[in-house]
This record gives sequence, C-alpha cells and structure tokens, in this order.
Amino acid sequence: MTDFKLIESKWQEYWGEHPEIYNSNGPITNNQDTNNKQLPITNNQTKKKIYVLNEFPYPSGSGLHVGHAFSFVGGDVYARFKRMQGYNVLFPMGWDAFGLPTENYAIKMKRKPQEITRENTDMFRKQMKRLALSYDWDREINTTDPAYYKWTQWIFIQLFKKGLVYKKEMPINWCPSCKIGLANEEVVDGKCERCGSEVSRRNISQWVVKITNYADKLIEGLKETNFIDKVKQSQINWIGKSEGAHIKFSIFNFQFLKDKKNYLEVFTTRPDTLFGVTFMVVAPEHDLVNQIMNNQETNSNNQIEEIKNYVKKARSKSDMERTELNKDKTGVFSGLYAINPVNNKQIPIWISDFVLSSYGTGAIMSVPAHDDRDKDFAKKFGLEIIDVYNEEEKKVINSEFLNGLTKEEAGQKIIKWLEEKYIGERTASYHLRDWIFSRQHYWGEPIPMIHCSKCSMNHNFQFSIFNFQSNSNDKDFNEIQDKLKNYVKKTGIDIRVLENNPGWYPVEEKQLPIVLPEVEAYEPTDDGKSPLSKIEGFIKCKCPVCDKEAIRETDTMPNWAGSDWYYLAYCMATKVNNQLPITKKQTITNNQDTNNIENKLNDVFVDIFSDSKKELEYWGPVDVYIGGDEHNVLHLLYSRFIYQFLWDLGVLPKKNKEPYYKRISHGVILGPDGQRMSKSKGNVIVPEVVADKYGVDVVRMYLMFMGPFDSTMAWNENTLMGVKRFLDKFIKFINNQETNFNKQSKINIASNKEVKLIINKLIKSVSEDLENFKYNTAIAKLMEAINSLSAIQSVGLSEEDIKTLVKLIAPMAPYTAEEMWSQVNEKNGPVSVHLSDWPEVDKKYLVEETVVIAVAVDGKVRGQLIINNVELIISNKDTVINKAKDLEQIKKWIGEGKIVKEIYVPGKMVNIVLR
RNA sequence: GCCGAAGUGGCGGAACUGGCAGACGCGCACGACUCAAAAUCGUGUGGUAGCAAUAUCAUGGGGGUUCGAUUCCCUCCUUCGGCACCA
Repeated sequence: MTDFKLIESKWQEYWGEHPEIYNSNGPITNNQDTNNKQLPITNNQTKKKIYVLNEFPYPSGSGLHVGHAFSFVGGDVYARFKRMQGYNVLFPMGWDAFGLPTENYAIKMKRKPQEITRENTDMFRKQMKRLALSYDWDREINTTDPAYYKWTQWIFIQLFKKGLVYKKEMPINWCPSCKIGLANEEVVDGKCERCGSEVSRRNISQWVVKITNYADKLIEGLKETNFIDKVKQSQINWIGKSEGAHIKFSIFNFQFLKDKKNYLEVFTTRPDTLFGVTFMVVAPEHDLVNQIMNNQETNSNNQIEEIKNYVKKARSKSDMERTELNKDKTGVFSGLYAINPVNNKQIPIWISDFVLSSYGTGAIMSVPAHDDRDKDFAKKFGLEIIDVYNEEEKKVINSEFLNGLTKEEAGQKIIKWLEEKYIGERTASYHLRDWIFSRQHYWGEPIPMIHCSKCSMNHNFQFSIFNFQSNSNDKDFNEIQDKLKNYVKKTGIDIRVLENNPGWYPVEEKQLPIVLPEVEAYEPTDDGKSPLSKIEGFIKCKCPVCDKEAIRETDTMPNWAGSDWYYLAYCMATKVNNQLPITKKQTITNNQDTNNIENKLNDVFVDIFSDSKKELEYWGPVDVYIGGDEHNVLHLLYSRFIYQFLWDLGVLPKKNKEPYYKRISHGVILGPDGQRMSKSKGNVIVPEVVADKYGVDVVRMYLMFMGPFDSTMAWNENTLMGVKRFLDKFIKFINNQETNFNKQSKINIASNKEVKLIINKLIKSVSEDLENFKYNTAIAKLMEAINSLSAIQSVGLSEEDIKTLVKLIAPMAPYTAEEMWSQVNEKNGPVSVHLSDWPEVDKKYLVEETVVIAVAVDGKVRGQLIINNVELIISNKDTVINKAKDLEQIKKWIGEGKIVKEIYVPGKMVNIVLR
C-alpha cells in the first residue's frame, strides 16, 4: 500500500513553497509576493471573485476537534472546487482568541493568556495545514492582536459618538462563589456554568449598545441575503417585532404622586379591545412604583408596606424564578386608578412581576376576557371581566362605536381615534433587547473609554452648555465649559451623547489601541471588577476635556466584539496586520508606556477603512458563510448590525448593504455512541489520531461522505473503512490505467463511447453536487463511476480521462490527487492538480445509446421497453407507445381492457390507463 | 404555548421541476484465496408468498389532488433544535 504519511509530508512541503496555489489576490495584483517564477500568475482583475468563509475558531487548548475538521473541510472542498473552476477565491482563517477558557487556564497555570494563545494558535495552524485546508495564511488575523483590536475599539468609539452606546446601571447575573458577573450565555439553568452555584442578581454599571435602533433594518436587510429560511426566520423571531399602539391613560388620583405625572402609557397589540380594559398592571421596576413608594399620602401605611414588601421580593427574584412560577400570579394594588379614555371608566392600577419592565413601556392595559395571563390575574384577584369580542361571529361587541367591526377594522379605527386626540399612536415593539457590552474579565478588548469624576460632578454644567446659559461666576465652571465647547467642536460628538453619560469620554482615536497590560494575576477582584482595575498604570490617565486626572474603563468587551468585523479584516488583512510589526506586538504588553507605543503607531497609522475601499468592494460580500446553527442568531445578528452601522457611517462600499450573501449551516458530528462528544463520556474522536491511522484524505472524504453537510451524524469507523477501501480502489484503478498507457509506449489511447459517457455524466453530477454542498452524493457518484469503469473490460482510458478523474477527486482528497497528478502529468499541464482547470462536460458524449423506458399499466410498472434509436425517444410519442403496447408482458395486463389514456414521459416512462 | 426542521431497509443515507423507491456505503450471508484468521476479491441482500418466473405489501398514521405522490394539499402522531408571562 502507498505510504500516505510520506505522500502527505512531501506535498505539504511542496505546497508550503508554493503559496500561489491558494493565495487570493485582491484587485491589485501583488506579483512581488510570489517567489516562484515557474508558475504563471493569473490576472485577478479579470477573474471572478468568490469569498468563502468558515467561522473562525476559538483556539482552545485541546486543539482541533472533529466538528472543526468537518466544517473546515467542507469549506475547503468548495474553495478548491471554485479555484479549479477559475475563480479568484478568498478563503481565509483567523483566531477568535479572546475568551474565558484561556483566562481560566491562565489563572490555573499562572501563565500569560497571550502566551497560551500563541501556543494554541500555533497548534491549530499546524493541524489545519496537515488537514490540507487551503487557507491563504497571508491573511491570518487574530482578535487578540493589538493591531486588530485597535479597530474593534475604534468601532466602539464610533458607536459611542453616534449615541449608540450608553452606560447604564442594570441587574446582571452574579455568581457569588466566583465573585464575577456572568453573561447570559454563561448561565445554565440558573446556575453558574463554571462552578454550578446558584446565580443571583446584582446591579452593575454596564455599557449597553443600542442594537434595538437597528431592529427594523436588521429585518429589512434579510431581503438582500440568500440565507435559508430557517436562518432568516430565527433572526426575525429573535428581533420579535409586534405591531400595535402606545396608549396614554390618565391617572385619576395622580395628585398623590410626588412628581405628579398624570398619565400611564402602555403598549398593546390589541388596541381594538380597549373597551374591555378592566385594570392595568405595571412592572415592579416601573417608575410609577418608585413614586408611590416615596409618597406617604397615596395610601395608608399598611398599604405602602405591602407594596414595598412585594416590590422588594420581586426585584430580588432572578429571571428564572420569575418565569418558573408563571402559573401562579402574584401582585399588589397600587392605590392608584387610571381612566379609560374611551369610556372614562375608573380602573385600578396593579403592580405585578408578570409584567416585564424591559418590554414595551413596562405597563399594560389588561383585557382579561381576551388574554390568558390577564384572565388568570383577574380571577385570582376578583377583577371584572368584560367580553368585547365574539369569537364565533368574529365581531367586536360591547364597544360602542367599534361594535360590529372585525378585529382589524376596529384596530384601525381606534388608533385613528386615539391619534386624533393625541392620546395614542401606532407603534411597534420588539423582543430584541439592547446589547450588554461590558464584561468584568481580563481577557478581552479593553473598552476605550475614560471617566473624569471632575467633569461628572459638573454634569449640570454640561447641561447648561446645552441650554447655552452662561450665568455663573464660578471660575472652574467657566473653564470646563470652554473646554467642553472646544471638545465638542473638535470631535463632533453630539453634546446630548455626553449628557447621557456624564463624565465619560472616548479615548482619542490616535491613542488606539488601548493595549491590555500584563497583570500579576487574572482573577477577578472581590467587588466583581475586572483585574485591570488593580493596575494603577493602566487606570490612570488624563481627561481629554479638562486635562485633569481621570480613570480608564476597566471592563472589557464580550466575545462577540472581535467577530463582528473579522470578515472585513480579512479583505484588508495586510493593512490591519502591518500596523504593528510583530516584534513590537510581542513587547507591547510588557509595560503600559503608551506614549512610546503611540509614537510607533502613528508612523504606521492609516485609515484602513477608507484606504481599503477597493479591497472591500472587490471581495464583499461574503459569498458563502459556513458556520454552526448556534451562531445563526446572535453572532449573525450582531455582526450584521455592526456591518450596517459601519455602512451608515460611510466607511464601507455602498454596493453591499449586507455582510453575508449566503449562509450554510454545517451539521454536528456525534460520538460513535450517538451521543454528543465529550471528555467525560470518553467518546471523543480526534481527527489527528484518525489521520495518523488512515491518512488525511481518508478522514476528509469520510467526513464528507457521512451524510448531508447540514445534518447530525454519528461517527462510524466501519463506514470510514468503506471510504478507505474506495480510495485504495481509486488509486489502483488509476495506476492500472497508467501502466497500460505506459506499456503501449505512451500512445494516447482513446476511451470508448461507454467510458466517455460515464466520465461525462460524472463531471456533470460531481460539479452540480459540489456546487450545492452535496458532498455525500458527489462521493457516491465517484464510487459508482469507478465501479462501472472497473466492470468494463475495455482497452483503457485516455490520458485526458485519467486526468479528469484525478481532478474530480482533488477537492476532496488533495494529497492523493496531487500524488497521482504528479505521475500522470509528466508531460504537460500545471505542476499542481490544484492549479488545473476543472473538467468541462462534453455534451456530445452525454447521449445514451440505449434507453430503458418503464412501461406501466394503470400506474404500475409491468415491463420495460429498450430503445436503441435515440431519435425515436424524443420525437415520436405514438411509435414508442405502440411499441410498449406490443410488449408481451404489457399485452397480458391490458387484456380486454379499454384504453382510456396513454401517457408518455420522453425517455422515462409510458403509462397506459385502462377503465 | 409559539417558531423551525425532520420521520424512507438491520444501519448511515439516495431519488432532478411529481415519473421504475432504496443510488452509494456499512452490516449480514454465501463463495474464492489461506493450514487458519485478518486483509482482499466475487456473488446476493426491503417484507411476505413461491423452487422459480412472478405476484403482493411497503417512504410515521389517516384522508385528498393526480394517469402516476417519498415529492403537492389537509389532518393527526413522534423526534430533534430554538424561544418562552414579550401584552
């Protein structure tokens, strides 16, 4: 048997020396980058581009797993196929390297995350090269590289400047044992993912991104894409747009309120049921509740106490607790009454935690007759229920001027009525929440913000600037006012953005990146702050406005941040990576002497977005984006949002409004036991180990043969052996052909018609299958073809046909194909099979000489008609049918029956209908 | 509860816009090679009846459209994935 290890190392070395095999050149051809002169450099400007993207991995310490291998090989096969078809293919790879596992490992081993990341990425890269993944390594990027996250930070600043980021005190999931705030995805069943302790709630000041501003655009933009319905639908569901109305209800006894706000606004999707409102409910977090609790006059002391107790209890409940007990409604009467604008009825306002503060206005109008939750609540507390809709007749009832209308008509009419009176308006509400962007961890991009307590204290001064009042004699005030005015003028930041975040200013863009400093320990602090808060050298800085001492934000960004724009970074990778020479990158973390770094950075500072428009325009959008189902909602939505934002900012080419055109989700590979692979179950398959045993090509082909690319499949070594047998058979078959061909003094044999038919059918079907990511059937057809060709005891195959077979298998089995190519291709053609042209179908050989037509009587196949005259098949319906009727078997079935109908599907079948 | 995907031999799975269901692979059985085993090669392989030709039943259940349905429509069941007190 052939020694696959020898072959693999031989070609790995060769490919390493010939990056032109997989390099993708942008609109500007980089001839000087190519050190090999034998090979022709194609003119990429005339080539059509295609951008194939695999989600970049998190380089964990355990290396490349089968899931990675599966999805990456899937992308690689497509990229190789497209390259051979003559496309200029961009197929890049990089590292989404910020994240908790590395941080935890660093804590445990007392090592630097930077170092661990370098080791892990080196390991991943090596494993990927072995798997023959044809990435353009010149474009490799790493989200933890300061040169990279400089731009992640830059994007954050742009969001801030546009008012799309704000600082907000909000409850987060808190693990009392790890003493750390957890992201939602780190909470599993209400427990901390790491230590398993019960998660509680804690208020922490967080940066929040207003993704909700883009809710409509994110729905709208899907039209520009070719995602499968499943993905589009889950994005739409996640955004969760509901159309309805805001309605203001006057508060009857509002004079008891401290702030004397005299109305309560609700959101409803059923304004048509307004006459059925019998009570209102506000969330415990609603502003109105605070006002009631601060006011002794509203109720008796007992009532106030009751309200306070209820609210306190509700606010301390975690989300889990609140939703888990959803059957049993709780609540307390607020002491206030509202007035229904349609009939001036006085209705009680209740407080209950079944109303969410984060949705709509945090308050609802309750129509117990037509909403299950309202009904539960009304029954429990003995509240009135008024029917306003007749289900059978589908008509509105008991609603004065709406009576007799349908839901929809009534909705239209009442909204118009409300709008005319300025007490309501048509609006929409979304399930999508603003995006909490702060993490109290070390291993993430530092958020490039500065807080000045001096300016913060002078918040009111800022406010007076907005009002253009300057009536103070305070020296400090006047000074800061002038500085702020200058600052606003210089940066173009809207004063209102600064007002919403008192004392917070973005780092000057020139000073980016804010590099993660090295710390002694990576454990979070007792108060839940990032370990960065302990580094004095990092925190201390100057206020960009008043120049006094200020402090840096010590929170870092979430994992999503780096992956929001990486598909853009690949297009301009050389520019991104070149900003910091590698040597500087390595030393940069050793101290926080930012001035020094700044100077170096300024030398290489280029505005990459504007400087790279050509590249972005040439490569964008991603034509095929391959990733896991688990990212079909969040990652896809977040990165689409950032793309749309950058597009609105004008830094992206106008032509593409969406980052990704097509989304393919890859399947999941289960262990041999049909269970999800996990160390604890001991069912983990390591691709490298399997490759050591059978060779990389066997692993690649097996992975592609297991089943449809997007389905869940269990690992099965027996099936893998089948693939191995096929590959051996394939090699043997080609080698035999070659020997024939050599024996006959290299005379080019012509393949016979039968062979030509098989080969050309194969080209057609393999091309179609690869195009549609139907790798399992593509391989099946190769198997079938080799089986049929082996069965033909003919003279042999022509050189061209042998080459065709090798080319067809090349995307899937690159080593084997390259080895065979080197043997077959002694005389002419490209040095590498991967630089050869994908074979074309020769239609003249596709015509079958004999055609078998099924003959059915009454829809049941009773016989077969073999036709040799091809002309006959297409042109002559009657002749074919008559021949069919002449068949002995068919005559038998027709018998005395009367023929009612005769159907002929050209080349396929005849159906004779009796009765 | 809502949204989505999927149900085909012993198993993984094929079947283009409705046109011979089960391609390809695994497994199994028998045979060849072998002292023997493994590996390899060959033949067969949906169920039932039959020595056989052949017949008949079969794509989760039921119904419908059609000359003809794995494919289209309705309905029910099951499994998996996501969301979930969203007004």
